[in-house]
Amino acid sequence: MKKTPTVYDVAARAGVSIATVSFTFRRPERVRDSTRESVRAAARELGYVPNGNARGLAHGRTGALGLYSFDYLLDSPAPDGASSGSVDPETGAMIIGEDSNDDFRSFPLYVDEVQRGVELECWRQGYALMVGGRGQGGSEQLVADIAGRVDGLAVFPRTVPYDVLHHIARRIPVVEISEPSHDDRLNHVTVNNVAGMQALMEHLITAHGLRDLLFVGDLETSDSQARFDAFRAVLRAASLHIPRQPLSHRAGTKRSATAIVAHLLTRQRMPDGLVCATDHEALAVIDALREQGIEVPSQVAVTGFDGIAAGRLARPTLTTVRQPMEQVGRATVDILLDRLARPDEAPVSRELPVRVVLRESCGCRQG
Amino acid sequence: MKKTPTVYDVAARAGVSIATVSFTFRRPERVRDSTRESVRAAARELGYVPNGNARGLAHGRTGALGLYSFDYLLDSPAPDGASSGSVDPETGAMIIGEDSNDDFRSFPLYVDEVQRGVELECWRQGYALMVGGRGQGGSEQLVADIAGRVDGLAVFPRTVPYDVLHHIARRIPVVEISEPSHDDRLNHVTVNNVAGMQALMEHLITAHGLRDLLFVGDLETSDSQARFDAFRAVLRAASLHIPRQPLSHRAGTKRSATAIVAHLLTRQRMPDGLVCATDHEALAVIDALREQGIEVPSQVAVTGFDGIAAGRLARPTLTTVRQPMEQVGRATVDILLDRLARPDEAPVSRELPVRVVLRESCGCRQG
DNA sequence: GTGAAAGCGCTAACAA
DNA sequence: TTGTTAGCGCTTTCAC
Repeated sequence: MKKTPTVYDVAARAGVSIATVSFTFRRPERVRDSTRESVRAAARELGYVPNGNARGLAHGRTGALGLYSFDYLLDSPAPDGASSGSVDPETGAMIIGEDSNDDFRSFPLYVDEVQRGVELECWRQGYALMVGGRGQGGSEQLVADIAGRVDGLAVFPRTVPYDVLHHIARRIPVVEISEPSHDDRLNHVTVNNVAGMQALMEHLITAHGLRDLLFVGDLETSDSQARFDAFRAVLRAASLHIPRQPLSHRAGTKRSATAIVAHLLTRQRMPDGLVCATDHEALAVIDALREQGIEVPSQVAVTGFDGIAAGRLARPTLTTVRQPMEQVGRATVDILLDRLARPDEAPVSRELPVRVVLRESCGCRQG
Repeated sequence: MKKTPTVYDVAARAGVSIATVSFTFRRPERVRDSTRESVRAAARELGYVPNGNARGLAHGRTGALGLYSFDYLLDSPAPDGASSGSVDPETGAMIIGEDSNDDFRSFPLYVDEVQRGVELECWRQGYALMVGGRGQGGSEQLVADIAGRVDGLAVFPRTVPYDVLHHIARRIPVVEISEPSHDDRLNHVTVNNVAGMQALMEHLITAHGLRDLLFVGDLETSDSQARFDAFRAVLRAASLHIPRQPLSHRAGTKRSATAIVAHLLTRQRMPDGLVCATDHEALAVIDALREQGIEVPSQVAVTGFDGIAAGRLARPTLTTVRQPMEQVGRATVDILLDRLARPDEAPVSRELPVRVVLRESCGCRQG
């Protein structure tokens, strides 16, 4: 590859000025047919592709939004190929008799579905999306990199330090997903955790008659915190016993789920139900319970929150509160574009509704 | 938002030159401690975020790769919220007794899982990823836009016209995913369709004794074509009847699946098995069969190809050939970065292995 | 260790 | 309709 052709090259070749070349691409109708054709021909022959950086620089806008994400994988399963199976000697294709659902535990997760919504809405609006994330050891540098090349930025909670975020927010609109407003310069999109938890709890208490309920989850995110608060509020209203602390479930790892179950076994009796802060945690708990021979839901009910795909595949299927993840993503883009259209408006917060999805793990029959 | 601060502002505020500001960010070690601090302070106070476009322009590289995708949704289900369910009057949360697996039919699909691989590998390597795609009516313009702002581009097959692709390939390395090399200037990542189909067919013929096999699928992609060719080759080798044409299944839509089943009903008897070009098509066919009261696999076996998530959720679970989608994505990035490292090397093609996944729809017991 | 200055490739007035 | 001419904000020699 030799030096990439520029407007100058095209202009020279077509025998026009660079402005005409630029016009030919941006405002074709304002150029005479003949010149337009010769410019296009020159561009074609030269293999000219307008440099987006230069355009963005000159024009002031990039036509792209940014999303900073996070690789939430924790106890992630081995990737393709590491699993067992016999290799067909003839073809080299692997034949396996069964496969686990493990991959589903890691994809798609909450972030993936939200991201999908962001993408779809970006494309619909003619924007490109620049996504970045912390890989293993990935530099935090990347956020700033992205922030510098987009018109607006969305971030998942706890992926970027607040000082950095506020810094960026002075330059472009920023939406913090799934984190309520804390009186800052950021925009927010959240879901109604309280209503979801209330409805779920009401179902557990009313329909299944559960009384001794425990909450499982770390309280590291405000979603989890909000859910725990709502959990306690419902118990209080129902005059039931209110656990002071959640059973801490560090990031939904297998190890911590095992510890929780071990702890439960020290109690007089199993609780009636375990209300988990997230599906991810719920699934890990169910696994750990099964390992101890405790059956869900007959011996103890378990519920999740979020509505990730894995919950539908699990056995028993997981009762949960589903967030409208795609809509969360779309709303995020909406807000960003809106802020872009009229800057120096105050930041906004949008809250989306959730819905309870009853499946097997709460004691309902078929999911 | 007032004018965004630039190097000049920071330089002025810190009482240094712009070169020093730049150095402070790129080569902190080459700047005296005191100046470094004052520059950083100025940057902080001003809310300075380096403009990525300007950087890319001056520096020549963007540190981002591009992925052009496609919204493959066809008979897509209504998005969240349109489904039935009763609203809890108290909380506004929806309570529903059951939920379908429809969402899974549209996400994650093949492209989504490959994209995930691309993302993960990009991040691991410290690159950002710019994704674009044709939304409904989305401009094809977007490809060029993206191509102009990244160091390398990956595209899914049939998303971008070849003249455009070759044009772009003169400027930056391009990987065409899932399309074998056709003697062009593009790089390619494919999977071993032939071996996969052979192994699958051998299973159907040997283990289940199926003889009268039909192929379902349009032949619009080279993946499908390769699978059909391999399908025929196996039948030939086994001296079985070879259908000349596939049962054309336009893009796996419900309508065309229905038409296929209607066609099958005109035959003397059901075939033993339907080998489908993709999972997506297989699932639609199974649905259509069920609607006519034909049971899979007892009355007719059905197999897919790809290994998308929905195949595991379907009833019966879908026997298929799984592509290592994440690996396809990672390999794509690998190639791109490699081409970047040494340009003017010849384009490469990489083929990845597949594996057969036996589940219920072929007649095997538990999936 | 720091500054001056020349671009990087394109857009958008403003002229012609 | 087309050309001239400033920048857009940053990187990077090359002097000092």
